[in-house]
Amino acid sequence: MPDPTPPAKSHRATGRVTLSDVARAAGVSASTVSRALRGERAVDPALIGRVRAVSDKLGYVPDPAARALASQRSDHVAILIPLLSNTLFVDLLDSAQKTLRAAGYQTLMGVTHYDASEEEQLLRELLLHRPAGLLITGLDHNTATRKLIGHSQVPCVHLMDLPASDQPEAPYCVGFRQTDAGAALTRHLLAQGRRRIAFAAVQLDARVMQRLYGWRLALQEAGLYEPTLEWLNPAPSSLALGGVLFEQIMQQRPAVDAIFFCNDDLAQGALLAALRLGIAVPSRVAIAGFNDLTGSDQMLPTLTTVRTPRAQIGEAAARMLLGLMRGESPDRPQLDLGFEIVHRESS
Amino acid sequence: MPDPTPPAKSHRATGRVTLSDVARAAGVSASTVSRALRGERAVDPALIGRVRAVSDKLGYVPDPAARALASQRSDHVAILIPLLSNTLFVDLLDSAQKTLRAAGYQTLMGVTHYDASEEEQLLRELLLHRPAGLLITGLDHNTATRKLIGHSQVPCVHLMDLPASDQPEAPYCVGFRQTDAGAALTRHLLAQGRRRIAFAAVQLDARVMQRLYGWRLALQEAGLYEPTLEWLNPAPSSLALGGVLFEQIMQQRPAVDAIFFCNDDLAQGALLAALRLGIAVPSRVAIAGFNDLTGSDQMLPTLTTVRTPRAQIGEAAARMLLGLMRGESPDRPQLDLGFEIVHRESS
DNA sequence: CTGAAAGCGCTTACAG
DNA sequence: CTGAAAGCGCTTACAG
Repeated sequence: MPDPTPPAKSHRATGRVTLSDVARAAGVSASTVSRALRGERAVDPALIGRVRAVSDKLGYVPDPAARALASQRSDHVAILIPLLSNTLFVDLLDSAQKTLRAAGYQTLMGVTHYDASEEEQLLRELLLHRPAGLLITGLDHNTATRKLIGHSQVPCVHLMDLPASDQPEAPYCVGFRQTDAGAALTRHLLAQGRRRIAFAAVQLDARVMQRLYGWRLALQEAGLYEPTLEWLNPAPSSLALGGVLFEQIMQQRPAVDAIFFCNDDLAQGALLAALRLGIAVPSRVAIAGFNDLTGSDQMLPTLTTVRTPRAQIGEAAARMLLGLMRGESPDRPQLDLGFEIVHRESS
Repeated sequence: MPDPTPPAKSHRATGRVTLSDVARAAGVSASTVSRALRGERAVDPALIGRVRAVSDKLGYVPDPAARALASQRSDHVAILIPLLSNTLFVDLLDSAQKTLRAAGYQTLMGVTHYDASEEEQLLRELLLHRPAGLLITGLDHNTATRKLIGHSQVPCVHLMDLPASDQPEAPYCVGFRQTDAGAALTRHLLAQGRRRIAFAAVQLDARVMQRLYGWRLALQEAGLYEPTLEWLNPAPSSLALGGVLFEQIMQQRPAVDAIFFCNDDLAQGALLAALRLGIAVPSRVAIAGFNDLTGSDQMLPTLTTVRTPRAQIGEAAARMLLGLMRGESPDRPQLDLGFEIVHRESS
């Protein structure tokens, strides 16, 4: 009995067009197709044209899992943010994700809830996928997290914050100086003639605390610093909490003539509470926020705040990461995108 | 010359603890470890205990890429939402993502920008990763998208919407009846004595249009339907646009005694515009929104709206999907999570 | 510049 | 219930 001819199958059992299919059709080896398609130099330009044409005709698309397994590197980029309920971070996610996708990367998102150990656990899980790169919010991480990042060898860019200028071996980051922004807004209020400026901080994460330091700095410069004007509350930020804090402050410190809220949602809540209570803003008390979130320009009165370039930060960080993943080193490892005081009716 | 003994390496070159490491240490085959760890039945209970212990001791974690390549199925779940700038969808994403992660799945997010062909393209890209499951917003997709979903064989649950009850072969979905919700809110306004109720619609996606139909239905029932009370605008939803629409409506149709905005952000903007213009709400005109977004309970006056169970939808859809991925079929393939009229001061 | 071969770390029929 | 072997679809030294 003659050997039965094995059935000629052009594709594998999965029905997928594979690298070998392209190689066969183009009359070259799989290795060459692999190199040609990835634009590796040291491939005959003529060949790379032919291979690409055949690949397109067959509708070949590389299998991400196979590529990841073989190269020990996936087409995922992991991004860690504290919360999804603060539009600030959603903006960051949105712009970073858009930039990364355009470059062919998939975004793997992790939400840390401002919890250092949850961040660590999340990072461990994400690192299992051997991401090609990592985007992480802030510079304040626990030791284990920092070690994980270091040992992983995965390129990493930090978002939103910049290290103190005297720090050696600073990590890659894109952001702005939170302390400076806090001080600048406080100076703006001083320039408007305010003298008893309260600071209302919630959540109390690292960046909020830096804004607080900025506020202290500016008031100390002016000889107007007073510790009892600090209102610290670890609860998460919200409009409702802003209203509550506003009422507390006005009741307990009636001499206050301005309040700097660490985030716009608090300030918006305060503005609404002021309307409800019939407290005139800014004549009786000025109100200012931070981040220039949606709606701040619609409030009554419109809200003075600090515009932070979060969409630009997300995009610039993604670009820096893309460069690092290509093995390039960025012109500026710490990229300062600045901020802008937005003077509106509430101050 | 004797054969040189090959260097005994306990781990592979990648430094990773692999399945074979566990197999060797446990004195069983790799296949058995694979089966034991995945809780496949038909494994000696004694063995599975031993294997699990060894695996834990070595700190073994399966490589997702290898698993995906071998099994043709990854531990990714893809989720497609229209926008990240509407907190509605962020809530959906947040709750779904949380539920999926707890079950060991990574979320791959895609943003379609309400664009059918962008949705299609995104789905194509995501499907390359052979996701274990798919979550997609709405029931309105183009033919190519529907085919992609069908051919992919990937379990899929639709979010937010439910099919018309008479539809055969309905897809899996978790949501509520948008039309009913639109009608219910309109009836609420009628019950408050309103007679000339305008409907302000923006974005004009499928779900907004259904709310519009609900509004029409309720007004037709009451014999009060009038086409000129429909305000349709394809622009994206925002507070600012809500203010603009409010002003337009009040100017051009001063007899209107209530406005139903298709989303809360519009209604919030209208409320702020009313304050600015000195138009009394609700005495002069009632205002209502949809979704009960952040801040609606803080406005002045507080906003009447429809509370939609988006966090529950995200979680329930993720749970249904998890079941489908296990091969189970859900009790209810179409899960109606309802809605709730929230009567506040603005009506 | 190109190819043959090994290998990435799993899963899964196929036997037993 | 368990194991040996093939295979998933790529990449990457290693030769030439």
